[in-house]
Amino acid sequence: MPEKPYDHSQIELKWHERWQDATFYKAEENSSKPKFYVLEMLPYPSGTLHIGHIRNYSIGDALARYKWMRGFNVLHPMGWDAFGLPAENAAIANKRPPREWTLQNIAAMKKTHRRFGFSYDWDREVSTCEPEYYRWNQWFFLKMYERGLAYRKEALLNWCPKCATVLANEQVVDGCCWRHEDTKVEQRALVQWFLKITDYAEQLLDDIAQLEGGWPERVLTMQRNWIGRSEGTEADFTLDPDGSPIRVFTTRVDTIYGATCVILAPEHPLNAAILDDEGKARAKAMVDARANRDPGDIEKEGFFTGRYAVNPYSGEKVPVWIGNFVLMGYGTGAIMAVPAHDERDFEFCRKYGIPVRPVIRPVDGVLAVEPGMKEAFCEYGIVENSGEWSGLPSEDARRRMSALAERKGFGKAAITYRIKDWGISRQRYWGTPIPMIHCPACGVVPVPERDLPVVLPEKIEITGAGRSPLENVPEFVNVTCPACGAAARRETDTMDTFIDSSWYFYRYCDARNSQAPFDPAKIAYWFEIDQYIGGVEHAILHLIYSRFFTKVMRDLGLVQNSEPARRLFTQGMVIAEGVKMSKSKGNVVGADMLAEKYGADTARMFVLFAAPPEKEVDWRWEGAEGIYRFLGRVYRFATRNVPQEERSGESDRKVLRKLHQTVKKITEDFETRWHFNTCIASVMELVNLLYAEEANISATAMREVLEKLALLLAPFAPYVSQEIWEELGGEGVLFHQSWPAFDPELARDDEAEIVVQVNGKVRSRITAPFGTPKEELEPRALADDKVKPFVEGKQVVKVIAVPDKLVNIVVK
RNA sequence: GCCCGGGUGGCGGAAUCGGCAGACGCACCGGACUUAAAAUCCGGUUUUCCGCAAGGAGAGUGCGGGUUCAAGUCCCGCCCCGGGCACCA
Repeated sequence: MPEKPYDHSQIELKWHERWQDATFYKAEENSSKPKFYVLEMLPYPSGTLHIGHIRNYSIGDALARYKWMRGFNVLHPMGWDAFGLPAENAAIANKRPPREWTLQNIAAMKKTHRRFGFSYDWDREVSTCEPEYYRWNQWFFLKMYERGLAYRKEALLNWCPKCATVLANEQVVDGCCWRHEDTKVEQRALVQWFLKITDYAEQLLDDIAQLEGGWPERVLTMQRNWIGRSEGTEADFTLDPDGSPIRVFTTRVDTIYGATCVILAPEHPLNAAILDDEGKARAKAMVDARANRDPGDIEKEGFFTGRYAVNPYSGEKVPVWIGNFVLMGYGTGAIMAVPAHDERDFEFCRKYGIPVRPVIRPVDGVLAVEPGMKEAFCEYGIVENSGEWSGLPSEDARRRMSALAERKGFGKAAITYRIKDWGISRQRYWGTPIPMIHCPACGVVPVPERDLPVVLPEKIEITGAGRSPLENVPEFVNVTCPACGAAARRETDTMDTFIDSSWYFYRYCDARNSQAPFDPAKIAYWFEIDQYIGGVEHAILHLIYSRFFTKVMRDLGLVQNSEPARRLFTQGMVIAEGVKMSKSKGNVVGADMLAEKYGADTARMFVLFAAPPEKEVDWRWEGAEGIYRFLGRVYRFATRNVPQEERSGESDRKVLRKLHQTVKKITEDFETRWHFNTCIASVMELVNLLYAEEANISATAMREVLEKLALLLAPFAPYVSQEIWEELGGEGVLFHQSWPAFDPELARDDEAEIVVQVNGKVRSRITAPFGTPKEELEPRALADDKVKPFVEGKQVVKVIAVPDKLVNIVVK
């Protein structure tokens, strides 16, 4: 049969149309098969899919198809992270409602999705900007409020002038806004809503142990650092002469006899009482200077308050300073400075001539001598010059001194976390309204559950200036108090959009439920997510919030799992010809453009071929051409060889061996490390061999090879492999076939090739049956013609033989 | 500064457990087919030296040491690149 040319657009269009309304990607509700939940992070509907998305989805899709072929009941959903600022900014720029803009973008992106043939169960599609979805954000918020996990407080908050809203700590990168890397965040005092993620800090940290092995170590480390657990002691110094306490937090209470001053943060509440007007002005200047500090270090500065405080252990009186490097937001906002044993304190005290007093000596050394110390000694050691504690190792002193503080009532052992509560109020329109009402009589009153959802008004003018645009919508703002019926005002802030993405993967399990966020029974079946796939940039934002939500939901009795995802895979970035893709550089490789030029199969396969999925990949158009050529080679070969006239079959053994080796390799990779680049390379090797041996393959062998070839390519290039399947006379949807099995006997080479080295250099190769013992290999190697010249006239010192691998002859 | 990754041909990358470095692809060169080109198919391509050639010898995985019969892979010390954290008491 003559070969057919590879017309990718015709093939892809044909199957695209046939699959349009097909239902075979649907997850089954009541299945006897084992379940597999594979999930890619949901995209923001910016309007276009780019090559980075395609990479993410190609990895997930390959896995989903493989799992289907392995007989799993696969859940593979997709949705839209549809709330957020870009829609609002677009609305201001184009005078179009955010909703309209968003829906249009979703439609466009979904079209591209379908063009690529990703295997999503679109019946479960979730769009977070729909009231059917965000009402459950509100519902969760109310549940958290009931449990005291949602609360309101005034705090200094990160304000991005470009976003015109506050940001959570997680959304501040190097002092700048996560979306505007050139825009420094300002500190503003505002009253806003917080979620008490700190209540779960310990669990978030402890449960990382469950994720070991399934999540990248890098992500876990970042989370550990972000949570920042620190074990230490809180102790009260007392202000002289009135005795009011200054509480400090330290991890090194064993060094407290070396404390030579107490330093307060410039915004410490006590400052109001102890500073004169000049001091207050200086403190304020420090706070302001820090607000627009450069990322990086600023010079340590401070001044003496004129007051003294008493060390609760030694009874010593030390000066009280204000220092710009002491953070109000961490610990107690006050520290004891022990310059001899802390680098920062050392730097500060040297600068201002405050005494340095060593009290810890190295375990196998002597106490440092002052004056003359060049740097702080920060390690554990033996406590010296510290009254009754002298002679104790640091670890013991820490424990016993904490216990004393507790007993005497001037302090306690304490654990401090770096993570702070999650500020979720946003002074913007396009987000979930916070379901709260402010009543002049009753105070803050939650919207009753029966009144949910609090729907975002549609007709609204958005200017982007100042307060939430919702404030200008009287019919939204003006309500009656659910408690007393008096006139009241609705909360006009909306929720951080990270709330939306904190639980969307639960909604996929029961996406159309109008009575509850989901049916817990369905969650019990599908969870945990077996494989989550996304970018590493979410390592501490989305991924820590999601873990928090899951734990809260578990405590609400809604889910049984403590963690959302058993395994996480973070794929590498896609860059274009050596440079990072960005809109401003105009080098963004769009998905439609790709599909246009080479077809979806080629685009998907190239992005998997170019590098292992966890690594950065460099998109080069010439490289994509290589894959296009390869798919053409496969297609033409298949079409011209089926049905096939009888041929000798003398190469059957060779070809089938390669085939089974390839099946083995790819199967193992899917189960372990996902190096699809080498999987694809191995199929290329197989095809190269097929070309070389084409005339000598029997009809039966050819059929087996072609069928399995189509199956092997199905996860990576679903269109063309389906077309080949049909050409072969195959029935039904390709990825509903079983994944090909390999025969280990067939996959094995007949004989082992054994490398013969002399002094570690390869001199010859011999073949021997597998399992030939070294006793037989050695003489054969020594007798080899190519080896002899290197051995003759020399003394054979020793011979190392590794069966099935090599013989190394050491001569002198 | 601290903690992770990483450094292999002209390029992307392979070598999964210490055992043949450079699979596979790109680019390039040559050949076949063609009036010609494209497409396609076949072959070559780390490098130095010896040789007309077939072939042979040596070097080589960022740099310097080490362990080992054997090191891209393990150990020690550096250099460079990428990422994360960075006054967290």
